[in-house]
This record gives sequence, C-alpha cells and structure tokens, in this order.
Amino acid sequence: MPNDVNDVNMYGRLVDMLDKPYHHGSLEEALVGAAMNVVEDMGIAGLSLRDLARTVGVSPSATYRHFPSREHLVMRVSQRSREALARTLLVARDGIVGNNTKRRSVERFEAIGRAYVQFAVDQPTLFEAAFARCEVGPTTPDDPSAWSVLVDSIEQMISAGAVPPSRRKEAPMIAWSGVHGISTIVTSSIWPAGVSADEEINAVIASLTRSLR
Amino acid sequence: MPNDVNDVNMYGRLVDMLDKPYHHGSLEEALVGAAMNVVEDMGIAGLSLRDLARTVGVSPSATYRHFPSREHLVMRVSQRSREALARTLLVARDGIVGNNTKRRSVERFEAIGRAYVQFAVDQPTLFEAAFARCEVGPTTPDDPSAWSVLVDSIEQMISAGAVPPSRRKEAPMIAWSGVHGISTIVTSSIWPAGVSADEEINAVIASLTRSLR
DNA sequence: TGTACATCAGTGAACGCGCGTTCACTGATGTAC
DNA sequence: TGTACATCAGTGAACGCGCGTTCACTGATGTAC
Repeated sequence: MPNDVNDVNMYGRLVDMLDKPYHHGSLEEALVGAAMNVVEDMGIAGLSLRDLARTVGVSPSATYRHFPSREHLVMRVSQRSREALARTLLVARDGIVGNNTKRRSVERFEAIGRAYVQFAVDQPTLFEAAFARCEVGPTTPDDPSAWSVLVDSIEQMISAGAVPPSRRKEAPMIAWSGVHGISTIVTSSIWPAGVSADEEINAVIASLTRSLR
Repeated sequence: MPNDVNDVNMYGRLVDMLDKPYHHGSLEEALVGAAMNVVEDMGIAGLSLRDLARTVGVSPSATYRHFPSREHLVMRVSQRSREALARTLLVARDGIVGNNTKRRSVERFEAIGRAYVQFAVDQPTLFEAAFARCEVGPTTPDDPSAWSVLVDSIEQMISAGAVPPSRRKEAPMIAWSGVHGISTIVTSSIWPAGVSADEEINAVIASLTRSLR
C-alpha cells in the first residue's frame, strides 16, 4: 500500500510529540483523568503512578509535583468516583416531573435509588473505588454529594407529606443502607455474573419506601 | 544473666527446626490458616504466596503443589471468611431463647442482623475478603452458609406468623441488602473512623422488621 | 522596557524491593508382587 | 517379608517484571526593580 500520506501524518504526529512543551500545563488534571480510566477497567488496585506517568507522557517523578504519594491520588480518584455517582443521581432525579408534589417526591426518591444501583451495575470498579478504604481522607467536601442528594430527596418527601417528620433523622441511613447493600451484593463475587437482579432491586426499593411510611 | 537454661531451650528449638520433616504434612491447611491471619490485619491485597511460604517455613514453589495460582488461594480465603461470618450468625441466633415462638423468631432475626453488622465492624478486613471480587469461583458450597442462615430465619418468622408468606420470595434479599449495606458503609472510608454507629444500626434493623410485616 | 533572580514543573537515572511463576531436581512415601 | 518402582510433596535457583520513591539536575516562567 502507498504510504506517502500516512508518512505525512506520522511525521505530523512525531512533530507534535517533539513539540511537547517542557511544562505539561495541566498535569494534575491529566493524571486524575488517566487514573479514572485505569480504575474504570482495572479497578483501584490497578492504579500505578509509573503507569499513569507513562500514559500521560511524563517522567515518573513528575507525578510527585502533584501528589505526595500514591495514596493521595487514590483519595482523589475515590472522591471523583463518588461525585460521578452523585451526578448520575441528580440526572435521574431531574428526569422525574409532574404536578402532584407528593407523588413526585416519592417517584424521585425511587428514581434516585434505582440510579444508585444502576451506577454500581454499570461501573462496578468506579463504584468500588468510590467507597474504598483509603489511608488519606479528602480535604474538600464532595461536590456534588450523593449523601446530600439523598437527604434533600427525603426532605422533599417530608414536606410533601409522603414521609412523617418523625422519620427525618433515621430515614437517610435506612435508605442508603438498602440501596448500597443491594448494589454491593449484585456487583460482588457472590452474585452469579450475568444474572439480572431486576426483581430483587425493585423489591428492595419498594421495601424502602414502605419502611419510611 | 545466666543463660544455661535458655540455651537448652534454644537448642531444643533449633533441633525442632532441624528435625522439620521434608514433607510438611498439612501444608495446604497451614497456608490457608496463615493467609487468614494476613488478611485479618493487612486486608486481602496484602496476600502474597511468597510471604505465606516464608511464614509456614516452606519454599515459595511448594505452594504450587496446593494452589494453581494466587487467585485460587484468594478464593479459599474469601470462602473461609464467609463461613466465619456464618458461624457468628449461628451463635448469635442460638443465643436467643424463649417460648413465644413468634416473638422469638423476630428476635432471632434481629440478632442475626446485628451480628452481621458486628462482624463487619470487628473484622473489617475479613468482611471485605468475604465479598471480594474474585476471578475464580468456589468449587464447594459455603458451610455454613450465611445466606441459608438468613433464609431459615425468615422461614421461621413466616411459620410463626410474624411475616406474611407473600413476602417469602423477596424478604431475604431485602434483609440482606439492609444489613450488608450498613455494614459496608460503616466500615468504608466515608464513615468517620471511631464514631459509633449504634443508633444507625438499630434504626436500619428496625426498619427491616417493619418492612417485612 | 530590560534584566536579574527566585520559583516552579519538569527530567532521567537509580535505589531497593517483593512479587508470581517456572524449572530441573530430590527426598519421602506407598504399593504391587 | 522384602524389594522395585511410581508417585507425591518438597527444594532452591532463577526469570522477568513493575512498583514507589528519591536525588541531583535543568528548562521555563513570572516578578521586582
């Protein structure tokens, strides 16, 4: 096959590579982004600073300009994962509309729960990363925060009269435990791979609404 | 300090070591046992075949007589952890006695739930190992099986009239999700370390009993 | 507007490490006759 | 009862690997005067 055109492209790429400036410009963001990709398909145990540096095209030691240790990177990735989860909850919630505020508040609550489980099923490694035990804690609150989304949703149900105010204190943890539990069960090794869990998910979510009444 | 007696002991030990037979005798069991200890204080990521061989006093390659790969050992440890969990559930259940069968069935159910969470709190690394994603599956059913303990307990409640038979199918997953969820939440990095979760645990377990009625 | 200089963000080589796994081997055990 | 031999369960050395982290360094950038 003729290779002149390809050669031009190749040289173009080589030039791009050679033109690579000494300063990356946004190395920290690039590292976190690359790390999210790695976690997505290898899990958080597959994260390696050297590997990320390679991917981003930078020397291993450059990563230490931005993260004091691997563990700090892990913390960032974990938080990112939680924030990604929170964003999908918001999208699911805002997808539910209607004028009956009471009914809408319950439907939104259930949509959030369903989206939570769906995130875990679709992105098991990110979900795992989101709640991984981690030696260093986040220095910034999650934004958006899945917990806040849940609490707000329950507050809406209380305002709309779908849940009695007496449940205010305990309701978030009850709801979170239920959806989190079925999520981890369905994505763990004890759940037979490839088998749908739709019925179980529906039953759990229905039980939550029921137990908050 | 005089060292004659100590020397005798020391020589005794040395002789013991030198007397070590060529064949270990129960290497497989010794490896699994050592692995449980490692997992208990380093987590499952800290498992290394070489390290175990060292601990047990055997060459690294000897482990391959008993496990085709590290992953197979991980599977065994994971199953062991689940069985340990199941045993604590049985103990907790059998600790509840009484003549009122209906009341007893509910109290046993709740005791099992509480023991489940307590196991996770007391042995977070074993709990994590029990449900770790694992590339090879177990070849033998868990014995005892935590799932069976739970199902039996619900069956008892149904017989005693504490739970309507119509809930038979969905009840186990609802209950399991709740206790499993709060367990993973409380042992994950998002729960502030050292803060008691007793109130939340009680609220979740009460909500489960409520939602099964 | 030009320049000296501090600071920042990279490089590249090296350190020491432990890992999983394989290989040819040998010592111990059990079994058929 | 003794013995030849297959099989089992170890040894020990080596392979190749990738990792986190440190170090002395240099190129680029921004800022005070």
